[in-house]
Amino acid sequence: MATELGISAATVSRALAGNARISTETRERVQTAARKAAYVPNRAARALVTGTGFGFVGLVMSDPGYGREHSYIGEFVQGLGQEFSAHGIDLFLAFVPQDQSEMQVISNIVSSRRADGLVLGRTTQDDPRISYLVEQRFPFVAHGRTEREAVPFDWIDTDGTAAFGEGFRMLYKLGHRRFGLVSIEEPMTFRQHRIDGVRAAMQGSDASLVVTASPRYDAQRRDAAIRTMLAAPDRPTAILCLFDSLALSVLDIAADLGLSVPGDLSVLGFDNIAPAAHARPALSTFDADTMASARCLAKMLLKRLENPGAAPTHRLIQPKLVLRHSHGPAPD
Amino acid sequence: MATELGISAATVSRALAGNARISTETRERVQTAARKAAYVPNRAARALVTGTGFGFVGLVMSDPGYGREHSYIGEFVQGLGQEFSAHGIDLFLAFVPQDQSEMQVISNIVSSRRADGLVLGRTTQDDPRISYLVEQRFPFVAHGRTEREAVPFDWIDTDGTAAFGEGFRMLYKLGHRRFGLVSIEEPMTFRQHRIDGVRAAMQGSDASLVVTASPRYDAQRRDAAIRTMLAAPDRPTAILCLFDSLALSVLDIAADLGLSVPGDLSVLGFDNIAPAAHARPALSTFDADTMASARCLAKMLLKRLENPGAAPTHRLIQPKLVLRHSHGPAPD
DNA sequence: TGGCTTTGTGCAAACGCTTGCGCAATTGTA
DNA sequence: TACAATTGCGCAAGCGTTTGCACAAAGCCA
Repeated sequence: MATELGISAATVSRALAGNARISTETRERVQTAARKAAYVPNRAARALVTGTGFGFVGLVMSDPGYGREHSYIGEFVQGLGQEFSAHGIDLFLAFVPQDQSEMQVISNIVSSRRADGLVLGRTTQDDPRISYLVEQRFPFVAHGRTEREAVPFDWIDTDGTAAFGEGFRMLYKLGHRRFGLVSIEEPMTFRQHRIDGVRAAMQGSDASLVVTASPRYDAQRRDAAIRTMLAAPDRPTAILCLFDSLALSVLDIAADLGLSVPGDLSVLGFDNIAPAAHARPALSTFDADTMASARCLAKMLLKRLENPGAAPTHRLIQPKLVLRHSHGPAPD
Repeated sequence: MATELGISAATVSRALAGNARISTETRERVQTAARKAAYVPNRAARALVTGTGFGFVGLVMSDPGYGREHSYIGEFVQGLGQEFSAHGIDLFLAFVPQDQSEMQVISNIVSSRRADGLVLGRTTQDDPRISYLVEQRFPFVAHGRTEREAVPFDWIDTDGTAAFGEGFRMLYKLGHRRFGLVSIEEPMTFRQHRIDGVRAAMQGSDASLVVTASPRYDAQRRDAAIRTMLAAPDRPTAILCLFDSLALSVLDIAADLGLSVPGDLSVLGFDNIAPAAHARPALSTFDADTMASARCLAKMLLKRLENPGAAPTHRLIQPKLVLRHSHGPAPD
């Protein structure tokens, strides 16, 4: 500590904090001294006395499929990290070990005060994490809503309802009438929104819809479900997929079955992950600009940390349809 | 704190630490009390007195291309995170802002003692980060070697030399004689190793090699360079790419030029990123099991933290060739 | 039984900051 | 000029641990 330029530690602290009664002369003296001594205040000491954290926020990573397929997480993390690091905050990844529940991990973080705030990945319906964190008055933001919860919190979400409605209408205009929807079993909020989008859009039309769902990370059951759908005699001519990795499987299985895409089958994904552009045919999908969402989410949390009492804010992102080559007019 | 069961804080501390002279009776009393009070020691206080960090290790993320294309980073992070979190350590991502150098970020971390240790991504030749950290006696491990450095440190690397030698020989056996190598301009150690692998393998053979390089994240110049290579009259019939994203570009450009892969052109990548499997033709490439490497790297750092004085350890991973459909016999 | 070692526990200092309070110097007001 | 208000700074307490040291109790050996 730079007490050794004739002034007390208290003054140094205040000069660097910048909010207290300090003569401008002293302040500048301290600041230049600190700069050239490369002085970095000890976070432990600061945290101890203020009762705050160390300048870390956590991203809870319970997603076992984080690895290969889900490159969207990469962008998400990058967006968050860039924004936080610009504000002197570090982002840490709170992985959930197999032998622990996500709630255990979260409550451990809360009670150890390891993090100043938390970012929650995709929400589920009736998400217990949210009620817990609200109750604990712990600062957090979530990627995804939960209408069921009465409690208010900060979130950002992509408008899957609008997107899937738009996707349906586009395909309908192309002449498609038999639709398929490849979904998952888990009660994620985004699943419901996206399905709702399709159902709402097909309201009153002469289109039919068959939905298939499998556990989120069970590739085998997923492929079996898709295969069943594509092998049926009255198979759909247009398939909407909850997200891109499902769509890529559809593409693979269609090729395997000798179905031409987009000749026999139109396929639409969601997320615009990296492989989507390189698939053959290149996948038509929705891009929600994950990185921008992440940055926005980070800003929200930053604001929340500054002002814990403020009213929660929300934001709904409109994904953009990126037209590639996996869709076309209905056959016949 | 559970001082309120009649004993001193010192005793509680020792009972939980488990290494000191404590009667088994007291120890158990403390432990059960701590467990049911969900007591978590204050990390700030502990860090302050012990002079250690808060139980965080940092992964320095300077890679601007972290996002979409480089899904290998996702696996890397996941591997590290799983291993660390099993040991009560959290992984944080130290992003390097545009207006700062990686060295600034690292030295800031070191002096603020924000991290207990550091993981360095792909190394360059004469990597200044390494000499700095060694000099500071700061615990770290690196993904990649640097032969130039005399100083010893813990690293793990993939044997690109062996892999590219193997790749060359396989293609040579398939009749290819005119080879291309798509490289980058940056002096990463892995670049040199991989190029060396090809050169060593073609030693004394009748094969020719043309190398092209472009800045790592400049898609435009990369594509131009590849296009030039493929449009040349005596273009190569077999192309080795330093990593998969380059190979995917080659595939795209070949298609654009009307070259059939693998009919006219064989293409080999490296990394086995997600899009590789979904490309058409599916990309033949090398898989180095990034996640396993990451876990191993995490274990190394954990050991280093336990025993800072131990002799450094290394490990060289042999990548496995995954044969898909982007390679075949030479044309003619 | 007396001294010596071992064992279990508490006391208190220290870690490096932040912050309430008090005091001196300065400035403002009548 | 006298007194109040304001400004700038230091003093010291305290944040929740860890750990060296002291000390009492218990165990050991002769």
